[in-house]
Amino acid sequence: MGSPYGFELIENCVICKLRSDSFFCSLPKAALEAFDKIKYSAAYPAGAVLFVEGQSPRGIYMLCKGRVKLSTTSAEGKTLILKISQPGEVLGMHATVSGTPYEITAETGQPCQLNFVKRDDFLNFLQKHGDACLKAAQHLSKDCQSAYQQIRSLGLSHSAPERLARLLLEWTATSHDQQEPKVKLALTHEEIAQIIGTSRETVTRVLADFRKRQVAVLKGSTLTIRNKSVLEKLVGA
Amino acid sequence: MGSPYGFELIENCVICKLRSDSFFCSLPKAALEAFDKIKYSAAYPAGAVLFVEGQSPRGIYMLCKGRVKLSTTSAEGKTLILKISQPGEVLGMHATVSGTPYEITAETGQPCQLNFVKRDDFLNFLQKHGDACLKAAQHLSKDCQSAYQQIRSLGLSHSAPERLARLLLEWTATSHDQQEPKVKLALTHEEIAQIIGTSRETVTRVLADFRKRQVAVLKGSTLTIRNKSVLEKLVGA
DNA sequence: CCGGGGCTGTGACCGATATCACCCGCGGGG
DNA sequence: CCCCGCGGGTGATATCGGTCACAGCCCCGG
Repeated sequence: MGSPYGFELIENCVICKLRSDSFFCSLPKAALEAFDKIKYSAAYPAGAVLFVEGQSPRGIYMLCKGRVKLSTTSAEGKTLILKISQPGEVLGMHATVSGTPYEITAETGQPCQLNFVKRDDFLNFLQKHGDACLKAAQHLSKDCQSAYQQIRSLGLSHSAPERLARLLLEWTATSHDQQEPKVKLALTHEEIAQIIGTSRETVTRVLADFRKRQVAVLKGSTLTIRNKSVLEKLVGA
Repeated sequence: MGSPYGFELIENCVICKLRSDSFFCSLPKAALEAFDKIKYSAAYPAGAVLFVEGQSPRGIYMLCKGRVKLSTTSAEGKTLILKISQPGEVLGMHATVSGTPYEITAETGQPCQLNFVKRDDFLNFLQKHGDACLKAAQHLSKDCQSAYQQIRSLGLSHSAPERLARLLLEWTATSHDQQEPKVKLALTHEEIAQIIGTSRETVTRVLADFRKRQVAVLKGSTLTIRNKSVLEKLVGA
């Protein structure tokens, strides 16, 4: 009943103010109520691990509030970040739907509210509610697309500056039309390196180069694009 | 009515002998008959392009017979192969379901039989048949997984030998328990390079090295694994 | 106020691999 | 029959960026 991580836990999806227009939140009333019945709401602190790659799928997590880092790790301990999930997204759906082990690890990057649904309940829910199933398919399609985009970034670009430029453009893609787009992000150089598949030092060096050339500046957690066209030239557009 | 590409075109899914246990083929009778009504069967020669990245989605292609190469190309003309699709798989579903442009290119690698379904018809079909929709979701999950696997391969391995070893093991994963697993594959060194994101020369060199060390031999289109454990050690397992 | 730990910045080094340049062998078409 | 084009094989070279090593910095807690 209290607020353990600095915010109030919202228990009822139907009257939830966090609802985004994405995915299950935008379901018709009947399906939403059915979803509300089978879900467990919970709040997590930053750094909580929701599931680990290799575990057999317990079910899905619907992200209501906060950011969650999705990653995969090699045998030698090297980590690759696949995505930073935003509110409205569903985590662990691939494994849950196909019944194979989670192939990625999900860790909260900040205090989060999540709805958990057990696998059996979720599958039943999808079977009963065709519109929800279609939404699920759409969500999976989106995931595939973002995966394909990352494959392109990793496989088709030769240089680290190119990949970093692509990432910066991706981050600022939504804040268009501004002269100098700014984005807030709370990622260390290390984490950026893990997204574009390079080393921490290289990220530092490339960012220093971007700063020197007045292309982009990352100060604190604020990223400012000074010269978008240079970045676009780097990605080969 | 004839056999333009060396095989007979099969028009009826319900009595089709090619039916695999995967995806739509294994649907209950009602759904299968509905699918049969909305699909168009057609045969294609080798090298036919089904769709190109960037096109808006016309619909899905269900692969009955043959192999199809899925790839994506950078602005500079460099190509990355995402997958070689096998019979039973559905192509272009992400784009069709989510309504966004095809993000990959599909090209037949040999004479193929395919069933095409228009986007609207397909979406209707999914809405009417919940079990088909669930199958679709499962298929999309599989695609995501294979995409994540490729991301791992591209992002988490340092060396080309490691990636090639991973690929060889993947190819021979199904033919287990044999002392010297053999696989038939019709890929040039160039294409292998495009799968693991390296250059043609590197593939040639690494294969030569594998041959010299009696690890794996690629002769003609037959791949033979001589020493699996060395490959496994290379991928860090 | 001080100390320590995590993040950032930077230099030196060197190894894997992209790239270029060339050769060979083979198979199909003129 | 002879070419020509494609796929495969190989050496030389340049370079990107991974790795190691260390220094400065900022923030937080004691």
